[in-house]
Amino acid sequence: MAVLGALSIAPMTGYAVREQIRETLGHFWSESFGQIYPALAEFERLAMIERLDTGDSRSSPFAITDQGTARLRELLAGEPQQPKPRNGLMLRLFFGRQLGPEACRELVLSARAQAESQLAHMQDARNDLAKDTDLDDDAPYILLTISAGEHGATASIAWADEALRAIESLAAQKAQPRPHATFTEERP
Amino acid sequence: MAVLGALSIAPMTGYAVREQIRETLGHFWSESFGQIYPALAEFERLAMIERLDTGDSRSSPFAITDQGTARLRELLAGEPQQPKPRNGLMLRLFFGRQLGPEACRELVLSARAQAESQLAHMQDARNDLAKDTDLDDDAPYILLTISAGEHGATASIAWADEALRAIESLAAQKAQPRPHATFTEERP
DNA sequence: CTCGCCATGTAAAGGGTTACATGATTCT
DNA sequence: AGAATCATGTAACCCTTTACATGGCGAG
Repeated sequence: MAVLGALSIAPMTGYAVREQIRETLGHFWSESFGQIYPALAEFERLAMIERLDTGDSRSSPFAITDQGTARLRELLAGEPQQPKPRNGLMLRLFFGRQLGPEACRELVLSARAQAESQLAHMQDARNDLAKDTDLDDDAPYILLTISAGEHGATASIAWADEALRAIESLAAQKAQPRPHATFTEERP
Repeated sequence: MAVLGALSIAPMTGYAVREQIRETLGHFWSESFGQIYPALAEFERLAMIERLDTGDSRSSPFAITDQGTARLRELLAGEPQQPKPRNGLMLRLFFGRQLGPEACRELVLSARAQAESQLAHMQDARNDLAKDTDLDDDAPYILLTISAGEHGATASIAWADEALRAIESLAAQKAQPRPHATFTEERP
């Protein structure tokens, strides 16, 4: 789906397909050469894509055919099955007691930094999209995904800040565990 | 890591490990029997866990040993590598032009419903956690993950609402495409 | 008694990444 | 000339899920 989709935006080589997916879909999707080249071969066999004959010797990009577009629409129309979640950060925090507050703090800080960088990347993408007039037709849809990235990153940052406060109060509590609270309470 | 972590909270059978992971970590992690039982066998071989001898014939839960706890800490301390993202919803929206506004609207609506249900689930988890006094030590850390789930779900809902407005204006624009704009402009 | 759940496993198949091999072209 | 990048592939390996096989036990 990703490969056909990439070719539906512009003809390109397999190498370029991967670059495009990395650059524009990097936060939502990824494909490796081991997937892309066999897929291209299969699609060509099924006449869903065809090699363009440019005068250029070194590059012969693929273009999507009508059959390919039809197949892409079919695939897009299928139910999106979300893969089993595997969030290493959350797994570690869940068992954070074994790790201790300091290590957890590091984890959250690093997650915050990542979210911050994702946010910046999304804003770059927004600017690039505005400039690229070739993408006018796709732009409204691509904007939806950029907006999702922004919302997600912003939420991560807000969560991280909240979590950092919680962890600090946790560490403080541990270092100085309610000095004689029960005793003072018992004093009349 | 997930299996040792589960056993670090309480001794339980392999079956129960899976139930626990599904119920409490479901939004962040998942394991199948095909992973859990071989892992348990290996851990037992390495003396990281041991079978408890309850009088009960049908259930002999595993308990984590000191070596197991040490290994768990080692694993938790490792860098969390986030897996390659695979977000079917975003992939579809990115190529949404091929799908059309209506289908995209359905996708976003369904995502919104999912986020709504996740939010409810997180609030349940919060309540359950407050009740369960066995988890007092782990609770502060578990709360971090619950909070992350809430932030994420809330962000998804906000994004979905924004996206729905964008899609509607897109559909309206398509249905009624600027009637004769260029002609009227050219008239003196 | 039978159905469904608890419980334990295993083998096959699928999906995917990594690493390697190869060569042309372009840049320095 | 040498390094980096573009470009295409492939094979091994790894992780994981799925499906099946098996059996004890409790409830209706």
